[in-house]
Amino acid sequence: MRITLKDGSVKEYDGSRSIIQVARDLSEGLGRMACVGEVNGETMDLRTVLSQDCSLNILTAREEKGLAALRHSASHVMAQAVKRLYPEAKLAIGPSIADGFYYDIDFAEPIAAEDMEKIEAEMKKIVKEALPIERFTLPREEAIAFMKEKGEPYKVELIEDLPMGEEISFYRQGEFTDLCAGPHLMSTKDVGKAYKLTSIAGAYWRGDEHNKMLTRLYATAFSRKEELDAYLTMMEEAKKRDHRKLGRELGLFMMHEAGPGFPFFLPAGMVLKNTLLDYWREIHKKAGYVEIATPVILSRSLWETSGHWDHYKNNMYTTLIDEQDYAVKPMNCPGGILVYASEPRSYRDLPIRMGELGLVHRHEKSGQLHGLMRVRCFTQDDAHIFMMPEQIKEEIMGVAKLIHEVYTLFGFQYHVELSTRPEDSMGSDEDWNMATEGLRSALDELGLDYVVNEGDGAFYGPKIDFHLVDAIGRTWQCGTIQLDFQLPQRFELEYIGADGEKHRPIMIHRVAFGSIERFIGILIEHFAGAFPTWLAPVQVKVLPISDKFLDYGQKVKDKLEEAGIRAELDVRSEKIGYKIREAQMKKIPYMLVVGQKEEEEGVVAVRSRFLGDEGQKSLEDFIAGVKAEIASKEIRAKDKES
RNA sequence: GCCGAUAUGGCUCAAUUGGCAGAGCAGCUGAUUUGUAAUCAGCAGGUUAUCGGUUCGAGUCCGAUUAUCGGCUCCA
Repeated sequence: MRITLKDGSVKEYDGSRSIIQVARDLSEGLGRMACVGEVNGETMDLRTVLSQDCSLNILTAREEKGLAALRHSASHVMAQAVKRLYPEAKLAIGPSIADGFYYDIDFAEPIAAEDMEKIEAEMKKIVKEALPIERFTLPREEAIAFMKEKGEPYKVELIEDLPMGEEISFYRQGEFTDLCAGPHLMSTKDVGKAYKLTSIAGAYWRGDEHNKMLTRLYATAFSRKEELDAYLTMMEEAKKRDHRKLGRELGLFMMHEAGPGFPFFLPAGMVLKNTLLDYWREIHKKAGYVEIATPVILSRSLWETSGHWDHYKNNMYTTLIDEQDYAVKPMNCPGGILVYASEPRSYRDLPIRMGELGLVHRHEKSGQLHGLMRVRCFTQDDAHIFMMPEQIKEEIMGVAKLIHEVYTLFGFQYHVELSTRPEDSMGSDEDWNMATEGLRSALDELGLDYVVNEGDGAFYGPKIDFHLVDAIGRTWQCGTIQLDFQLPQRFELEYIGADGEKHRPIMIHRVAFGSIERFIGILIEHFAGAFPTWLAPVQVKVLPISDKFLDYGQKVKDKLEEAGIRAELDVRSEKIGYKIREAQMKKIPYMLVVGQKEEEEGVVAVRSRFLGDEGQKSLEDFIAGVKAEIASKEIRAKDKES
């Protein structure tokens, strides 16, 4: 599809991108769903626009700033409404965010969903009152006194943390005044009507779990009602591709109260998982990896050596057997290290790239479980690379390339973060600098964009994280590359150098998928369950018109299976429309309708899930086409669903 | 773990103020033999998440527990 933007530029999209991906791409940096289209002067939601290939009204940078101001002002209006309804409520912070805005408030009594309507109604009044929004400043001490008098302890704390010597700015609208850097609209009237409270949540004051939990009111606002409606529609659509819903509908996985956080893979999900693992093995073999498997349960002394017993025990499943403590592994590294250390290593052997599809268990706190995205037991597509210092950069680049290759194959967009030395860390400055520079220069050389998280690395080394996006815009860390000096030391790993002396290797921990479970979750949402043919649990479904053609259907199915294609035969005495409907809902890539005509001519009538009836083909041609599609891992999907 | 909400058949949802637990889809049986997104009829399916309390009587009210959902914190 072609999309003409407001500034005259044109963007082209092929059918492999879902509407949500297109929306995200178009509105990059603007707030995720901030685009709305126009058709013949009428504003329409993005879905309609894209189906008609017409022009899109994308926010310009200036409008984007305006949108932030609008939302920020809307957040003040919301706070004002709250103070009118609940005078004893204490205000914390209320910024604008990508999708709208929120305000953190310390309510005396918990508030419920019904209260949201009351607050919205009060906001409506405030907008109608058309209160002018005025900025003024106060010297620091006066500002603190002002907020103390108003009984706003959180605001006082905020002001106390502002840099010394600066005038503190406030914004006033009617009886309401808030500490704020601005900018804002001119009047509460300008907030308009296109806002909505979306949810109530809890949030720690200053994001610190030791602090009090406040109530966070989430809301969103747009300059036009159509944009708000488009956004709300988009969110509704996105929920339909929730991997938990699709996982059940497509028979991929299930959860059970008997094992909270421990996913059960169902037959179809297992086919998907195994196909991914086959692919993983193929590319890793090509990239010079060997594969190992290490035990799931190992003794306490090992975990003491690795440091996990001291630092990670709260998340580990432990058990006492024959008066000996054991732990179920939360990470694969100690196992991999034991393999490295099991024989003398020479510099000629390095780098050793040792892969392991390791099943790890971590006791995550109950509140953080989330479908397949956050579980207590998952398979890491782990690998540990043991190498010499001078090999760091090249190895990092190799891993980053591999991860890029994987994500690109699936059509994912991702972002990269580089995390540097935290305050509480081990090792010399020299090691840290070398490692961090190794990571940085590898990223630079590959031309990957990344953000730097100062001080966010692991205590044993800096790391690169790769983040993927789910259906409603949440991002999940998947791939990581972590440098580690710590474990080689703790385990006294060594290799014999060219000089005949013992040296200590450096180690990389890395995952590409991250966790297979999380990756599958992302994959389900990305394709809305309509997987590319190479991944689809059932690739072809044979649908006989009636029982009379079961024999021919069986022959067709046998031929497909002989060719290595995953095929099923629908043997029920149902009408063809019914069989098609069910195959469509299972999002099976190809349906082969076979009846009298097909049997007589020895052909098949091909129907694809996105394009519908594609007419008759000889079975040989069809098989050749599907085999080629599978081999190329092509994303043929015309994603009509989303 | 924290804040808030939710929990009725496999799934989606009903059940006035506390008064006989119901429907559609899926499943099973039978009939139908069908040409590109739902053929008809019948049958079966429930200790209303669990435990306790209030009441003549609880799906409904109260308490605890468990799980789930939206966030926060943490993380692959």
